[in-house]
Amino acid sequence: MKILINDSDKLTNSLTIITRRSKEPLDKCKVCEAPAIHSNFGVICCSPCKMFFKRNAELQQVRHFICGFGDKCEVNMNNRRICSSCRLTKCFASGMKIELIRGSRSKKNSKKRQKKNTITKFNLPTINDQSQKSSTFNLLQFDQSILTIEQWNILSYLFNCFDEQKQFSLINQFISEQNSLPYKFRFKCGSVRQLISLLTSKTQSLFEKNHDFYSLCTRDRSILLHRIMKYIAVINLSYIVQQTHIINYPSFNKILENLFGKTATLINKQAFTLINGFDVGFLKLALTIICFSTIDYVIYENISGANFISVKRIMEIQDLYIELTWRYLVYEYSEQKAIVHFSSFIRFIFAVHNAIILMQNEEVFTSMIDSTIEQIEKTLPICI
Amino acid sequence: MKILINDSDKLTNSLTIITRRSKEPLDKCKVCEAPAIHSNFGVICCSPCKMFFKRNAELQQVRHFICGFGDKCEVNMNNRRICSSCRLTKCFASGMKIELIRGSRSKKNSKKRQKKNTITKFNLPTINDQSQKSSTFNLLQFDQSILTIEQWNILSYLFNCFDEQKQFSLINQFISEQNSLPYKFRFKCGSVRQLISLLTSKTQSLFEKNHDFYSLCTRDRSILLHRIMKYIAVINLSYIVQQTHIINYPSFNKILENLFGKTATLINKQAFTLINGFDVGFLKLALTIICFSTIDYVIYENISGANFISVKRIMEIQDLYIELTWRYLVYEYSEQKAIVHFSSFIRFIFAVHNAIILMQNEEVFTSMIDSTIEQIEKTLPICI
DNA sequence: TTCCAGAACATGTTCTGGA
DNA sequence: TTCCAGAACATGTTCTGGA
Repeated sequence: MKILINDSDKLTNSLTIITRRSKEPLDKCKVCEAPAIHSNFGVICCSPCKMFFKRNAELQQVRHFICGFGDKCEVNMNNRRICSSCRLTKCFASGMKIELIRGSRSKKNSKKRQKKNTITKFNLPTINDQSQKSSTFNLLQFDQSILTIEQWNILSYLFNCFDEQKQFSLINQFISEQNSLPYKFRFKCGSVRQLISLLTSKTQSLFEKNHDFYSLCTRDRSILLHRIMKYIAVINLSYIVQQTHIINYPSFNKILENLFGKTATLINKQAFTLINGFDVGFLKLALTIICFSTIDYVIYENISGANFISVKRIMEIQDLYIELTWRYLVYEYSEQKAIVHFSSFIRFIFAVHNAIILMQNEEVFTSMIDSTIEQIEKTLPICI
Repeated sequence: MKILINDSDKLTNSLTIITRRSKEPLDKCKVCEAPAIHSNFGVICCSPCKMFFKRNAELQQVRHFICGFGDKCEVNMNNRRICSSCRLTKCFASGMKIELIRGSRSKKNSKKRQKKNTITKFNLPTINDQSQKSSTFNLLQFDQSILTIEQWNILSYLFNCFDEQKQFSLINQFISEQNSLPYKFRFKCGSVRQLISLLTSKTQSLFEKNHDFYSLCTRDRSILLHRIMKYIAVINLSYIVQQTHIINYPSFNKILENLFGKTATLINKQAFTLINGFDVGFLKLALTIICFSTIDYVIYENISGANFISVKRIMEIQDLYIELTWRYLVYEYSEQKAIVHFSSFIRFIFAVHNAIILMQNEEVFTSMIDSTIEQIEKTLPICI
């Protein structure tokens, strides 16, 4: 009887035996990279992903998963359950076929559906345009040491405070409505103005869902709102109209220029080139940082000169968010690139700042800001 | 606006904020050490363990989980779902209370149950006697690099080829039957012999469930069986009678001596002191290695001198198992102790070998071995 | 308001059976 | 015999509501 083995070909032996015995390693799941043996629904994948696809692929139209991280989640064995939206997308992308689900309605209806798709063609270049995407968004890789799990949790929670998807669909809806109108009735000033107000009101969730904002006293919240709402509104609007490409409609762009001033609109456009390559996660963090920013240079100001009751608390929160953002950037882009990006972010804020100075006399702008602030203050519970 | 922070009190800030926000780290689950917030069923534990306990605690009597690894599994966040038996045991051990499950029948029946327990007292010292246990059995810690996950899988699969629990309960059943008889009818030679045959036949699963044994050609399987069955039978029997303490019944011990010879029985007892501190996992591996052992010294042999068709294949399997066992020992006992244990194992085999030489003329022994071999050969499918 | 048992939902694993 | 869709079962997560 042999006692001990150390040479490497013994390992080969054991490996072949393993393979034979339990159909073990063979292949990787095309969705999450877990070990996989079989092909399921047309693609080699693990059985969790198989069942996930089976359970969700057909419901896609009905429950429509939404990604909270900009549709760029990496999907692997450890994080696959965190973002169902990206997981399902990857299932389809890897070639899994809904038709192979037994009793699949898609089998029968696939022809009907094709017809329906050919009708829906009034959309602009979509917001999922691949060329717009930044480098892979690795938010869900918990195994990186730059951020603790708790920090990832906060990040994820902050990302959920801002729902760009909702605004994207508002824009799409607006465009399809406009396209259904006779040509000369499209993109009228009033409807565009209404749309912009609606989009701006959607930034409310940045405050409403943010526990830290919530935790401030009423007075401090009010001062903050009055100082920063214009930044938030401008950045939000610029981001949404550029991501959805609605800005490329000449008539739409012209109305914007009329409403807010030609130069301001241009400056804003240029400002956005500074953070063009950034992902939506970074944008959300930038917005959140600005929510707790105490900048106060602009002349237009309802309660200018008012002092915060607890500026220390605001600074603490701001510090926390800046640290998170910084770590996030380092994590995502390597240290050097992170520095470049962060400084671009600072320059971006100054550029927006300049645009706001130009816009502060436009009634359309100020009244929109004021009404949004009023709305938010009404909604937030009073803090004693 | 501050840009970057590096000093450590900022981290403290963020930590307090985290705590406030999401009730995060606070405590550890007393069962699996995952982060935990609340107390559930009387013990601070995570919600998976809470639900696990809720779902299984009351069913304990009905479905009775069985541990395949000797009831010594460590339970942690990563392995908790592998062994339900040890997980549930740990739930109870950590203090989780079945009475706190709403609508728990145990609440109502707890008095009745206590009564029932006082009646069931005819058993011997139990097989779960703590003093018999070896050091903690860490089989389920996948994070150790000594064994790959594939190797752990094989280990676990090999462990399942031998069911000592079944034999333990056969012994317990036997003892309670004997205890219910009038004193002078207890532990008669015939019934003990029957029991021993039954126990020996239970070793069949070592071959029947082992794919590698299965994979050999019929002739090689037959030669192996004839050579090793006596070793397997003796080791199995010695292990079972000592673990269950039935060997401490003077009348039982005396019958054994009568059946197999006084010296052989004594040698066997002594042999077992060599591997006394070993866990059941090691014993299972030892048995498995012996199944593929080509030792052929004993005179009593039906087909002595026969040659294997593929001795190379047998050696390969043996190598694999020895490597596994070796790694397992290193993993469990540190390298130095592993060496001591492995050499004890070799000495143990030689001691058993000596006992077998003494027993080869005992008709009871040889006929039991022969009939077991015959039984196994009948059951195994023929290989071409 | 906080605690925590449980419901409802989501995900993962193992086994079966038809092609 | 092998492949693989699905059933049945097991486990994990999130939210609700009563004390």
